[in-house]
Amino acid sequence: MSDLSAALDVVGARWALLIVERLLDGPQRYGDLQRDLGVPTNILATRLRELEAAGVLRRLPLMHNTRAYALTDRGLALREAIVALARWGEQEG
Amino acid sequence: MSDLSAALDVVGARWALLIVERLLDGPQRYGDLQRDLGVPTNILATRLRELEAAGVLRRLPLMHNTRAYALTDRGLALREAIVALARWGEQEG
DNA sequence: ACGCAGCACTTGTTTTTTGCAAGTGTTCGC
DNA sequence: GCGAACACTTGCAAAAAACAAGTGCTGCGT
Repeated sequence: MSDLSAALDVVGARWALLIVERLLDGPQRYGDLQRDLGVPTNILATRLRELEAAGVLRRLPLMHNTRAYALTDRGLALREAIVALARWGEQEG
Repeated sequence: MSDLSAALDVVGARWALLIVERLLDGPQRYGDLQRDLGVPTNILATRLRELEAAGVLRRLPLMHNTRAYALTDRGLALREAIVALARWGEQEG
């Protein structure tokens, strides 16, 4: 299995990179991600679980029953790949 | 819709980036892609059609009933993003 | 102290995508 | 003119994603 397919096994699922991109701006709460991205709530819950298990992000307990999702170092390391893809997408095709 | 999601609309489907990565080494025939990547043949046919429609690659007629798939300039421009993702995947998680 | 609103999800159900297996048409070398 | 290779297509099952509705907390206002 190539390095690329190893990466795609972690962040290749639908919405995964968009979630990580959103977290590059700093920790976000569940409801913020949901509203900003328009991702279905069950998919969001699944992705956050997978990305946490993969060590890309972690839950931060906030006050009372709220928490935030923040990128780990491994998650932050995706910045270059995300920027490169976004720049590619920005060129009209 | 963000630049990133525009990019993912084109190359976010399963196998798409792996196909493009393989073509970064030069034009390849259908059967080569199939054998090298292990991608199901109907998915390969679908992706090649989509990527051609998106201007990422083009069909080159070869001799008799064979043809090759080659990246366009737009397809080649994905190299940086693919390299960045592959480097990320290569770091152990 | 009771109802209501917000947060972070879960639980069905339907639709879409993917994967597997087998088959089709064309061309070429023998 | 026959078998094999190439480039696909077709039909069907399994998996993933999307849609809709509901659940369990907490905290605030009255």
